[in-house]
Amino acid sequence: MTKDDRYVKKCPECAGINLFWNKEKGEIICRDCGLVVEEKMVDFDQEWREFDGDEAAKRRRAGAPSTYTQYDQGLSTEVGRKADLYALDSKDKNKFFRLRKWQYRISTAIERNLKLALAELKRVSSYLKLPKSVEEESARIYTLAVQRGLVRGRSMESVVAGALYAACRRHEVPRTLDELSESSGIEKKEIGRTYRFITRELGISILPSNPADYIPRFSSALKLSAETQSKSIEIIEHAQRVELTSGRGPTGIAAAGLYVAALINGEKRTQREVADVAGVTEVTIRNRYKELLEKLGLEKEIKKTKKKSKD
DNA sequence: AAGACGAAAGTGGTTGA
DNA sequence: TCAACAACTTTCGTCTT
Repeated sequence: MTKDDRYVKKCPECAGINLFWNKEKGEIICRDCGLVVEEKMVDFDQEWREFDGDEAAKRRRAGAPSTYTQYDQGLSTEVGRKADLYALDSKDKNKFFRLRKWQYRISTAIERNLKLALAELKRVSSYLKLPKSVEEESARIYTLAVQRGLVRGRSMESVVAGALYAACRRHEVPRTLDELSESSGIEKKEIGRTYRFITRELGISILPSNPADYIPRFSSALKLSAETQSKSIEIIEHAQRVELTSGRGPTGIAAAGLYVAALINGEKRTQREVADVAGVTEVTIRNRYKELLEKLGLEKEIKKTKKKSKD
């Protein structure tokens, strides 16, 4: 660690400086690789005060934390235990056994499924280096989906992928369908289908993803400077104001914005390179790029840097 | 020779009758 | 349910650097 590193906070995973402080979740997330750099920034203060033991007992209410990444959320239900049986007559005993059998069948079916699914979810999520908060969220979504019987007729893996995709979008750490497809081994359109299905059925509303959210990741993959990065975000925001973005694929816009910004700052990357990291084709970049030049009048800025580089 | 550009045809998904 | 439609891709030939 050099002397300077102590003062500039960097992501320990990819050494990126693009750290994003999510105040609501009390986390610092690296926007380049998705690593949660710090997640224990919870507010440890109590919101009440206690003056004696009585009040404390009344007001303290926390138990062990419950979590969705454990298949039974750390709490499973069982109908009765052996010891309770002695208190029952034979009629009630039969009833008791029937109930327990059903309880067992229902809960084991769901729990078995959840156990497997959450293992898969963890695998994919760690492969994509997703933050813990996204993993939690997708586990929650998956659990809901199972409880509503939405998994029936669909492969478990595809629902897991769909849940992850939805969670990524909600947390503004978007991954493309391609990336999700690669890490989960599910076809892109299948993921998209289940994603739409479960979000509709569960009534989860998701805003269309913002092109600017992709910039940090793409730009670090292309090793572009911070200035180029912020320039491209500026361009994209401008484009959004002129309604150039609606209906277009967000990755295409992000790619084109980045491409132009790189040109302006004299850090030229080929369309091919940008297209590869963004998962779109050169043609799409060209189309967006053309639109950007026309409507935003960026030609002058590009010419300027061209002249400069000649000198 | 590599990259940028643009035309044309094809694909998968949405929308509206 | 089907056809029209927009966005995006694939492919390929031409122009520019």
